[in-house]
Amino acid sequence: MKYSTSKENYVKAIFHLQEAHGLVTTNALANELQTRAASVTDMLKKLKNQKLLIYEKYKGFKLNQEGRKIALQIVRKHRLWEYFLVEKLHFGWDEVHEIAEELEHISSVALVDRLDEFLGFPKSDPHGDPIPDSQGKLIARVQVDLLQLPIKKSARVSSIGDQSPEMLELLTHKNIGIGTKLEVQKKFMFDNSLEVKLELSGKEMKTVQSETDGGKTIKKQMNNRPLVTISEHVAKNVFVTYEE
Amino acid sequence: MKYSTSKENYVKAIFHLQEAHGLVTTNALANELQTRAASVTDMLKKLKNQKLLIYEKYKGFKLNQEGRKIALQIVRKHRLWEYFLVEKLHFGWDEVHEIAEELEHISSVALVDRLDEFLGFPKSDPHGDPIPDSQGKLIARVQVDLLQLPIKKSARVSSIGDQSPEMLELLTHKNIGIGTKLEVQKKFMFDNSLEVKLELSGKEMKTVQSETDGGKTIKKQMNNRPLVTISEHVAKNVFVTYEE
DNA sequence: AAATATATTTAGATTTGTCTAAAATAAATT
DNA sequence: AATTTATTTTAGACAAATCTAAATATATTT
Repeated sequence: MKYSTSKENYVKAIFHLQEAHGLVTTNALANELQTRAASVTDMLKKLKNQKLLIYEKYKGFKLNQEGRKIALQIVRKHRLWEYFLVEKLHFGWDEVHEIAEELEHISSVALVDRLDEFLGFPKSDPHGDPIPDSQGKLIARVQVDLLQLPIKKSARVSSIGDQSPEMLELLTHKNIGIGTKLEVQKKFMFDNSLEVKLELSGKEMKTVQSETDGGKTIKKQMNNRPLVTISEHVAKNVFVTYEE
Repeated sequence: MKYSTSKENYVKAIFHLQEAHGLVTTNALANELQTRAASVTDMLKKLKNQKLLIYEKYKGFKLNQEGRKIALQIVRKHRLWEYFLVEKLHFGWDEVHEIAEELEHISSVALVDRLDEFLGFPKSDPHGDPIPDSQGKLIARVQVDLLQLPIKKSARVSSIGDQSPEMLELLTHKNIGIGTKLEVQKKFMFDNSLEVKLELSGKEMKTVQSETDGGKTIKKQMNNRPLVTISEHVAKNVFVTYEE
């Protein structure tokens, strides 16, 4: 079955909200999709009729098996296209979200599978989020945010919570990306800010950020201090994995 | 300005018809888009209001400068994506049209330009049709169809008129593709059929065709006779270029 | 030139997705 | 428990793109 772009966006948004909070509410979804609660209710009825949703009036809702399957296919497409944009077309990780929001609605299944193969079956997208396989299976990793990482424990950045361009620009400036190895040196109790030591590889030292600004491409040299300060707000949105 | 997918499809279809026949008629466009004449009239009014169209009731219509510019951008995207699908994802030339029909509506200008660069600024798509550059400039080549090609004159296939999967399957089977060198050996006056000698390169001899059939990929070995018979109908749709 | 046939446009309806304003329900507070 | 506040749903409207059926304009024939 084929679904409209709008329906796909609803399904995907419900998926992300239910992964984070279980049952989803009308207002939460309206906020996520930047639309009105009444519009959400309208669409919920359609999704329920199409048997993608478990929904009882006033009681919240979530995707059923079929809805989840569709959501995972959209997520798969979104993340594969992001990977393509960064790895093949050399966009910055803070530039790809909007474009992938369009590309994720291209319907051809053969296209997605060939793209996956062309890219070498990547396991995660440029923000570290796992890419579901062609069966919709998603490998979730154990990860904690920087506030919970024990002091002086070496860890590797695995994904980013808030992926707004502003957040990604900050991280890029401080030379933090997916795969960056780091250690928390000190926690300041006053404001929960952290002092973090980065173990920069040669490649990262040379990295520059590209930005398109009205058609022109601008290259910015990044900061490369090995010791950086991270606010509580940022730390909550940087997830890492570490041994044992 | 941004236009709906539907409007873009109208603009593109008008463009192709006016390139072939000058002024476009309501019925011709309805037929091209597989829709009703009344729907076409409705949309023509909108396109006229948006100043993309020269249109007077009952008198036919065509794109103005602005409309042509938009059409050329869509054509550019369509053909670049087709090139990507064939050259990078290894689809067959008869499998890419429908997918490109979706991809051509992705809006990001930066994406198209980077894709163009990634592909090495190709001049023509897998069917030999020229790809407009980022300014919308289109290089038209002098070409004739096989019926008009003088006998025993060596020529090279440059593009295909009717690009239906059926036509492309026939050509693939007979081992004719873009760039194939050939010579008409004999014309039969009775039915205007042609006997054509192919000069197959090593690469073409080995070529196999891939097809996706319910997810599985099937490889077919092609015919490789150096002498093939071509009907008038096919000959009218195979265009070639030749020296002097 | 009148009659007939074809092409095009208009009028009015339908579907999808959205909205505002009002009503209904649930949750929180006194 | 009653009242207030917040959330959710309904009712009714609107824009975009399409359709059918009827009306109008143009083209073709006799």
